[in-house]
Amino acid sequence: MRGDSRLSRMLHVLIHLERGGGPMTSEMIGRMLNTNPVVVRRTMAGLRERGYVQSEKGHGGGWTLARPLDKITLLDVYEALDRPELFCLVPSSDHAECLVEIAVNDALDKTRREAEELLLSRFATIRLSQIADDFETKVAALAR
Amino acid sequence: MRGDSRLSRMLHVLIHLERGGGPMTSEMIGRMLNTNPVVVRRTMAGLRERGYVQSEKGHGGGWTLARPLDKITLLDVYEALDRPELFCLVPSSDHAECLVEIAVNDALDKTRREAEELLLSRFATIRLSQIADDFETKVAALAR
DNA sequence: CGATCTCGCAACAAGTTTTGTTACATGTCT
DNA sequence: AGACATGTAACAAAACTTGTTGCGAGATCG
Repeated sequence: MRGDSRLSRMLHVLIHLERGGGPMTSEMIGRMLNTNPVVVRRTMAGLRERGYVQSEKGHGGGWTLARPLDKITLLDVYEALDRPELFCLVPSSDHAECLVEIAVNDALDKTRREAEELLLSRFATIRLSQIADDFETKVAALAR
Repeated sequence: MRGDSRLSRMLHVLIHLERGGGPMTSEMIGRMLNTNPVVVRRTMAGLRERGYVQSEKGHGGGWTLARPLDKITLLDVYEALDRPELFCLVPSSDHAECLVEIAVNDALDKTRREAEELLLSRFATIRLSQIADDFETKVAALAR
């Protein structure tokens, strides 16, 4: 499996949490994501620590939203996952003292930082409620 | 080893090729990159196919630039490496039929495409000769 | 012409990272 | 008490990239 789909998966879960009637157990979520409950708990731990979801033990327990989707941005979720790497292309560090290598990495880093700034600033403006609304629109279009 | 440093490494090599007097063997390049000759040949094969470098066998053989650095852009090298993945964050495909998942992936894809366009358009404007010039500037600064 | 050098390529080994799994402890509800 | 459900640590498995070995072919030198 190449690439990190945790961000996408967590958004998926959060929107389902809002729509579903009650708490979802890790096992239900695991089935939804084609994975297993422990992986779900592991991944969602960061969201719990930051107060976006909460988890309850025992009968009727499971995961619930701890704040409405319009109070959570894509950036929030990204950070709750501990800011995973955005880019696959990384600088080489074969001969850190080589000035050619330094010049190359400076050039690459400059464009990387630009792209990172663009991505994160976009993330900050996107609320999960907007994505949920997009979903509603799709459903309405299908119903017609 | 996480991440792909081939782009950085190939830029490094190309600039050294221009500066070095004659051809560089895969073994010399391998020592420079802290890797071995086969990996060098494997990685540089794409550059040869596109005519940015050429390789000669036998005594005095090795790799040489096939065109000047101001005729090669960062995008050219990126494409010669078969356009490796730029982003680590990928869409999930757990339940391709789930409209929530589709809405999530659409949202992520939109920002991803923006960032990709930014990166590749920057790549297209950066000539390797510019990076080599940056290097010269660094050297001059040190010499003072 | 033979020796040496060098690349080309395929097949395999090793290493790394992520994900999946098992096991057990803790807390909660009926 | 018993059934649920999460929390966490330790371990196993899978996937992917890089590294390595081996052999073949072409080029140069003496």
